[in-house]
Amino acid sequence: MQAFKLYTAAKNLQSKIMDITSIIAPLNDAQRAAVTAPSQAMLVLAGAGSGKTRVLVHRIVWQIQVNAVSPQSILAVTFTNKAASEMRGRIENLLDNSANAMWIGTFHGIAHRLLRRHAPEARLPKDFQVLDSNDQQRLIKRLLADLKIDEKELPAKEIQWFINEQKDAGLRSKDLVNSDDKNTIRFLRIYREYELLCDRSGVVDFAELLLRIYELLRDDEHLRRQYQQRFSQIHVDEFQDTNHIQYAWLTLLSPNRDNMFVVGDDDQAIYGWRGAKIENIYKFQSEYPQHKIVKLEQNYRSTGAILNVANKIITNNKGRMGKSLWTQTADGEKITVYNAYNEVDEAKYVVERIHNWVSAGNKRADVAILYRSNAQSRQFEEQLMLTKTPYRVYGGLRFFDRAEIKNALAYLRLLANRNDDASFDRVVNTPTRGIGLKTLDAIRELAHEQKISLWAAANSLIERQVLPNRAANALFNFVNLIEQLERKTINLTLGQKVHFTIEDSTLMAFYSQDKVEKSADKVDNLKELVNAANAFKRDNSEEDLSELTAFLSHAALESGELQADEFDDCVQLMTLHTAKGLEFRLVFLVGVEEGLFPSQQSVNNTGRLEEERRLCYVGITRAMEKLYITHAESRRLYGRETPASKSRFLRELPKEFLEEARPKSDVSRPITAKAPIFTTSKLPPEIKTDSNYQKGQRVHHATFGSGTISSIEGEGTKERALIKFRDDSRWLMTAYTELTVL
DNA sequence: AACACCGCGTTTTTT
DNA sequence: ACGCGGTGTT
Repeated sequence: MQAFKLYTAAKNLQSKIMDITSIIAPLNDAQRAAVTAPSQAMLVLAGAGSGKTRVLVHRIVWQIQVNAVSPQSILAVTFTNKAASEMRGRIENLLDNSANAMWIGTFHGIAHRLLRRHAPEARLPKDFQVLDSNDQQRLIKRLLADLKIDEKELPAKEIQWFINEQKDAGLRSKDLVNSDDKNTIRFLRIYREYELLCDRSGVVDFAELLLRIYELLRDDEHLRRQYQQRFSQIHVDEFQDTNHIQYAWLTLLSPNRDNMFVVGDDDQAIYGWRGAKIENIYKFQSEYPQHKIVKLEQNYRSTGAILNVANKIITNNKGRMGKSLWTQTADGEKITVYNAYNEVDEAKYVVERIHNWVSAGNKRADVAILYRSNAQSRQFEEQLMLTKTPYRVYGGLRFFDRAEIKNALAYLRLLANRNDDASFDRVVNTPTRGIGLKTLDAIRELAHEQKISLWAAANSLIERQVLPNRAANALFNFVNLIEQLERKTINLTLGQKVHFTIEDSTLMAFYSQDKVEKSADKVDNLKELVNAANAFKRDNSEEDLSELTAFLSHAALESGELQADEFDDCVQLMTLHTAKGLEFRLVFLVGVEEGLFPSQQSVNNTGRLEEERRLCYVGITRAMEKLYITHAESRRLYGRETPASKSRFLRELPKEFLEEARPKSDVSRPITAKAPIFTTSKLPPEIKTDSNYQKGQRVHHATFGSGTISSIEGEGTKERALIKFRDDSRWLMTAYTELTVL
């Protein structure tokens, strides 16, 4: 026995040595310093492409294999489910073992898990449900109607924003002092009513998950101690994106402040507008005096040219923590800047480059078109469609956000919890079953008066027989439908439950009676929901939950996970925000114009402008091999042709790494009001056979003012001139531009 | 209950 | 331009 023990110990030791090599060998000096640092307050400033996730993953494995930290003691928090599952996958890979025992998840996911475990202590019903922001808004709308508040005066959106902002700051309605301002008083009243309504319905919104768990840990010393002891190593990804309440609950979990390993990049903080506090990085340093900082500055992603340009632009921001990326890679190709006539020309140019790229044997999936706002995708989609190029636009409606899916889920939620007013409201008359506004008003009135749920109010109205016959029947049918459904499916599997729900609710029949083409998709989506339910497995941590409750929480918290087509070879179209964390060999940064990027709303505010600049930095650093930046002279915006000028960000880039794209010889004619319409002749008449302009001439333009022609090319309708105006040089089509020779 | 019309706003997004 | 939500019509 003794010998056996010794043998295994030796074997463990040997494998440990091998593991250590595999943990630290692939790291550079800075990364290794971070990974092997003793347990303490650690701040890793990780530049774009510097191996941030790698450091987190290796750090966790290091703690387990070298410092014998129990996997149960590991907490790792991210912002997206995608980041969490990637981290888990990579840890499992390196460990060659399951990481199930570790708590790796999003802030919301982990808060949710804790609340499930301690629902009674948090004064929540065991089967509480999670409201997504859509549900939240509907609930607020209903509340406003109940309170007889005109939505035109106080839009639900504003209320929602206010409530979430308070919760993110850790404030309950009772913590807010009543002010004299009439509007503030109203906001507070609605906030209070909203809290009551949520409690009564047994639902929590996203912000509530965080606030609730924060309060629980703050007020329950026993629980706090328990989790402080349990999570001996706390890891945080994208620390620059944490908000007040997230920081606060991290602090509760790490009282001695010697076990927090946070990774972030102040230069990539682009979510200030939704409450992220970049200051948390500074706060961390002042509140954790013993902290250690490691900067990861070697970039493994981009060429020298791309990195130089990125470094340069970000130096225009003040108050940075200071980081400068470098690479061993050669400079590579210069950044190509294309000055398009308009958004159509811009799209054509980009799609042409993509075709060249694909013709050279490269993959479409390695190409990304990045823009500031979603509306810009259209032109590119049109050109891609025209040339039959497969593409994928990110950021559309997600599976669990679709109306037909939300309807089905609302039925399921009502099955799980009759007090869920938001769900009752959603499906009581969907599909229509003759329950009209009058009946609904009566239900709401009674519910509001007696402070009971809509479900209870509906039943009360039926019992007391105060409704007109037709309405009473319709309402009874609905109530009966839910009760029957529950009885019928109580012992069936989750998949069968979902199946019978969409059948018996007549949702399936409703979408099947195909009136519009789109309803075929909806039928498919409903079927897909049954599939998803069949495939669904509870986490180990959710074993004492009903499968249905677990499934519904999953739908609210991980609504984006069900996305197909990931494996097709498609050009990727997305906003700059969506692109954060991703990389592509070939990147087109498009629409780089004043008013678009930076956006108009940001130009008068230094803080916002700097956030836009960080966004630009994020965009540039997505590119591995080659970056194109495009901007247009004129762009159709809100249905209006608007002149545009190149973005200040473009001017901030170092010229030595830029090259102007050669203008195309066969220029696309901009469609302007000035363009003559030919009805009789098929051939467009030559407007000018000989050029009216020449180099060096002074000309005047109505919008751009006076300038000098610095070059001319093309003939007739295709002639264009490069004119140097006061602020800017731009190519103009002489045939379609009103120019006065001075 | 289904459809037409009008007025309005219009960056970014995850959970 | 375009889509959404609210209002009015059939």
